[in-house]
Amino acid sequence: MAISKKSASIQQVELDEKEPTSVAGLELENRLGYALRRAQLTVFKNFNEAVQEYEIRPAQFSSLVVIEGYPGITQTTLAKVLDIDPPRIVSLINNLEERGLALRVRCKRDKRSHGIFLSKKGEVLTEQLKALAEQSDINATQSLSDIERRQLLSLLVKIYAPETSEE
Amino acid sequence: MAISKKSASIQQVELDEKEPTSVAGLELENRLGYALRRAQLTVFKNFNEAVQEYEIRPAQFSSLVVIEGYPGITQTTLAKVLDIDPPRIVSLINNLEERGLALRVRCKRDKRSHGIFLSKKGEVLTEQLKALAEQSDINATQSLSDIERRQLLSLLVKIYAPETSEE
DNA sequence: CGAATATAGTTATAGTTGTTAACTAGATGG
DNA sequence: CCATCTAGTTAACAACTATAACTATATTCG
Repeated sequence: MAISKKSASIQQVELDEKEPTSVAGLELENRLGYALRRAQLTVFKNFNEAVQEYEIRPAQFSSLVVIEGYPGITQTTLAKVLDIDPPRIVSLINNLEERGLALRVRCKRDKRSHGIFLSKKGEVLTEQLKALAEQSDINATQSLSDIERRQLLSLLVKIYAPETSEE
Repeated sequence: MAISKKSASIQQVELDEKEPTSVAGLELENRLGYALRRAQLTVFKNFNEAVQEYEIRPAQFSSLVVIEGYPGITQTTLAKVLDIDPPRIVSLINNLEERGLALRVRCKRDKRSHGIFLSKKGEVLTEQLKALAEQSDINATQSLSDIERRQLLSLLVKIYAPETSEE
C-alpha cells in the first residue's frame, strides 16, 4: 500500500505530542451535516436526561404531540407527517397504548384504518413533556440568545420543510 | 382507560377528513431537537447519495478528514475529537484499513497505541469527498442563501462546541 | 356481481448503530 | 516487581432503520 508523504514506509513512529480535542480548524468544522449531527446529539442528550423518569424517547414525544394536534389521525398519516416508515409506527403506538397513553380506535368507515387518540393520561403527560422539552432546548443551547435560537429554528425548518416555511 | 375528551368512549369513529402533511402549526415546529433531527436527515440523505459510489458513510468521512488534519492521531484521541466511543473507532478504522485508505502504525514509544495515517489513495479520496460534501451541503440547503448557511453553521458550532466558538 | 388491484396495518427479518462490560498487552509509579 | 492505569480490542446486546411479504379490508371496473 502506498503510504502518505506525511509518514514514511516504516513500521513504528514517534507520534505528535499535541492532542487535538475538537475538529476546530478542520474542514469538518464547515460541514453542515457534521454540525447538524453533533448539535442534534447535544440537544437529544439533554432532552433524554430531562424526560428520563418518564421513559420517553424523542420519537415517542413527537408522536404524542402530533396525535394531540390531530386526534384521530391514522397511522399512515402519522408516518407521513413524521417522515418515518409505517412499520416503525406500529411498535411506537403499541408502546404508547400499552402504557395507557394512547389508543387505537377502528375507523367506522374504513375498517382497515385506526384513528389514534390520546387518553386523558396521555394528554396530561404530553403537556408536561412539552414544557420539559422547551426547557431542555433552552438548557442545551445556553450559548445562544433567544433571537439566535429563533433564527436557528427558522433556518432548520427551511431545510427540512422548505415549502411550509415560505411567507 | 380514560379516553380523551376529544373522542368518546366508543369503539369506532368517523375520522377527520383533513390530512395533515407536516408538523406545521404544532408545538413540534418549535422544538429544536425535532428540527435538528429532520434537518440532519435531509442533509445526510443528500450526502449519502452524493458519495454513493464510494460507499462512504458520514462517520467514515469524518474520520478521514480528522486523520488528514492530524496524521498519526491515536484512536483514543480520534474518539475524543469525534465524540464517539472507542469500540466504534475499531471497526471504523478496520474498514478504512481493509480498503487501503488508512493504516495503523504502532507507536514506537508507547506500543499500546497506534498512529493512524492516510494512504496516498486515502488522501486522494478524502480530497474528492470534501468537494462532494461541500456541494452536497449546498444542494441540500437550496432554500438557504450563502449568508444564511454560514449563520446556521456558526449557530450549530455554538451548540456542540461552545468553547471553541468564542471570538 | 366478482376478479383484479390497491391500501392500512402488521409481522418478520436483517442490516446498522450505539452502549456496556470485560479482556489483553503494554506502561507507570510506588 | 507488584498494583494500577491506559490503548485497543472483543463480545454481547439493545435500539433504530429499511425491506419484503402477509392479512383484511376497499375500490374499481369489466
